[in-house]
Amino acid sequence: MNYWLMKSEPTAFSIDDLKAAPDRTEHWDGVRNYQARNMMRDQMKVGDQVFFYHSNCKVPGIVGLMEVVREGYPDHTAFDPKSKYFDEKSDPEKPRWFMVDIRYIRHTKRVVPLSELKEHAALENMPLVRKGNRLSIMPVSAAEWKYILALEKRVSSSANP
DNA sequence: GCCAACGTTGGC
DNA sequence: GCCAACGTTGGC
Repeated sequence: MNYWLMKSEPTAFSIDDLKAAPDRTEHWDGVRNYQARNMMRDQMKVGDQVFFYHSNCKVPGIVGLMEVVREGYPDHTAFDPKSKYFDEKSDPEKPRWFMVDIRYIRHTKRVVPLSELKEHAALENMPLVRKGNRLSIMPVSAAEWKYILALEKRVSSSANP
């Protein structure tokens, strides 16, 4: 099983939106980045565990856990001229963009902020904490996954470094 | 709102 | 194939 982290701006799509969706499941559409596309198309498997990350908001950080319930398939929003994710270069016969389906598991016990993740040497290789990183989907190692799940249980890592 | 960092585009 | 210009991401 593999682990991942997926970013979303909560004003566009939040973990509460995912929880409220039918069957707590939603397709992760709108990704228009080739690296992220390749991961969804080729690598993410049913059962893989995923951190939900809120970006571009007051406290950016990890807010929940979810799992892959459907593997990569064409992102139909690219075919819809009315969608803001429309891409005229994506042809249904030869789709350019892909998505996966994701199901809500739970919120983390607290938001684990980016500022805190940056304080831990064990996480320093995560693309997330590297300056200027813009990947919206990234792999998480098993060690990083475990580490963050332990962090989540702490009241505050700066009080208990 | 600012701006650094990055990815994409397109002229050559 | 290079690279400048441009648009976007996303933390702060």
